[in-house]
Amino acid sequence: MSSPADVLDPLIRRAIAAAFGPQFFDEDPVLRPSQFADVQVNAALALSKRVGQPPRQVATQIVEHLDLDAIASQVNVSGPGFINITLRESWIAEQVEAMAGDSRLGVPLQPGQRIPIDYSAPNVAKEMHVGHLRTTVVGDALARTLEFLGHHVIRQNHIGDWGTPFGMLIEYLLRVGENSEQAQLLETDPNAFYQAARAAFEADDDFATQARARVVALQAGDEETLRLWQGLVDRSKQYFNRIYSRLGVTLTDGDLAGESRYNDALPGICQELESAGIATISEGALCVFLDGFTGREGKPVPLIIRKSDGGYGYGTTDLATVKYRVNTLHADRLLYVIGAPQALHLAMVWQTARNAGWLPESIPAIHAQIGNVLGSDRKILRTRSGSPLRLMALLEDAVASARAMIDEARPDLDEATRAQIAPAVGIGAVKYADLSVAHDSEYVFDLGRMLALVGNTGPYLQYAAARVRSIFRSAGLDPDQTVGAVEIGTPTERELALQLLEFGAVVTQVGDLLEPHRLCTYLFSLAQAFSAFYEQCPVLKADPQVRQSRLHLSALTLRVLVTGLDLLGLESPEQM
RNA sequence: GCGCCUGUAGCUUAAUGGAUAGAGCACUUGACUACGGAUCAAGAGGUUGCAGGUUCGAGUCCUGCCAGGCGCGCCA
Repeated sequence: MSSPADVLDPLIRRAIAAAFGPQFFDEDPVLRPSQFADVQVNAALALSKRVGQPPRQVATQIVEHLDLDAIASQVNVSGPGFINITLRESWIAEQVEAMAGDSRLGVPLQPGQRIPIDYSAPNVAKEMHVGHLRTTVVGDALARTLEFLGHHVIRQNHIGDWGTPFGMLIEYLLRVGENSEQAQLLETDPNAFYQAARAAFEADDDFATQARARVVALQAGDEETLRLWQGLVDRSKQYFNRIYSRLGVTLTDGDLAGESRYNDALPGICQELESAGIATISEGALCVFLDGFTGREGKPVPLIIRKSDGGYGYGTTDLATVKYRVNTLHADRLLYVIGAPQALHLAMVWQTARNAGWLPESIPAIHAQIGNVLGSDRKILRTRSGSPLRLMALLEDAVASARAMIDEARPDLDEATRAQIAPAVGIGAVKYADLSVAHDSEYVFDLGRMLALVGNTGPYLQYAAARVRSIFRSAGLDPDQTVGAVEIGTPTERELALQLLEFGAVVTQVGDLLEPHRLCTYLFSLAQAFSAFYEQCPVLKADPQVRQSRLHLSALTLRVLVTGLDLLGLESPEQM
């Protein structure tokens, strides 16, 4: 049930050790996929110089010490010294059967770590934009995958619920009335509320003065002010939850850990850093200066932890998250799924935490960088510079175009069924678009790309799964009750089987590298292999033994597709 | 100026230092009396920004250029 490379790896190591000495056992035998065989071993080329023999001769010696009769039908040395291994169909079939008998589909369980994962992090009283969409979708896929691998994932939605804008927002809420239609915008169109507040702030000096006073009252813990603030946050939660629910994201109110949560810890953090000599006053602000962080004209770059007016910035709050996650959540590893431009800031926060002894070297802190989403002008898409793209509207567009597709393709389905499929497919397309490219790459936002339903898209994978289900439905069979031997009779079945066997290795790699796009790439090629199989290998019309084997392959494909899609956060509709 | 990131087919992109750089979209051709055509089979499309270097082997590592982006003290 392991991938062929995982099975071969120790065997190759042993052969190399037998041929050239035990010291080589721990070296990477360099197994790679190959266009000439099923697995290619490249160790001989690297070993050549070390053992003082030409690469082909090294390869030949490795092969001589290798007994793969049960596994491989062909092992030969090729080119400058590649070892090409062709697997036996019987062995592939056995591996597929073993995988089908494994509830984890060949994905090894890892020693469970406690991993707080910081993602999504929208701001109160602001529209979520496509940048938030990306960190939300990628973070959620990582959370699901790490959980499946056996880790204890602790979701941390670090919402922006504190800071100077809240004076303005609270005053504006008072002006329009807490139960007014204007206030209702917080749940439906938060940007409209924010911008109206902003306009009042800029146009009306008295209002601006009141807003500033309100910030002071908020920070002083004034009861009425806190009540109003809570109202803003609660309204925004409604908005976030509508988006999350529409997206099918696993975040709940229980995962909220916004900036305000750390408010009480901030003075202590400053005090501790200052008395430890890590932070010093500079130009009126309390700053941490770190070795190796220099900016303009070689001047050291500060991490400002207390502003000259006595207020705190996000550096201090982020330090508090480190302390909280290490001490209270008992993290083994810290994971931040946030924008790439924050890389320097995060590096400084972590270095400060390490210097202060808050973040031991044994606990890695990892920044899964989310690349900028650009507008058609190749500039970062900013909510304030025009492009008032509303996320909810984008999601509704996606559902609507999926609905149009279904209405055209499946007029035979009843209204309720079509209404159920549309969100799964439309939202799946949007999420897959964000997941299928490397998370740190920038991309130009393209609505058409997000809504696309053909090609390397979520709907293609969902469609493949639906076609498997259709086979079982028309035969009146339950895919979960499929038993019997697997036989590899054609190259198409062989290719499908080999694809299936890679699932465990791919999921493991996604967890190790924190790169969901690798799962997308894998599932797409699996779906392609199944589509070819579907065209070329009739299942239900085949002779009983072949039929059973093909049902088996189909059922396993379905399980892998559904499981893989679920790890990405995509649904798998029964029909579409 | 300093630091970080990016540059792959017309477009969107993949690739643990491994053989002929792999897909999708768009384009061309073919396959529906179908286990479901949101599909499949095939074709065309590349000096991986440029120039050196390291290596048996470089899209990948190093150096220098070119182009673009981001960051570089009190917004978060």
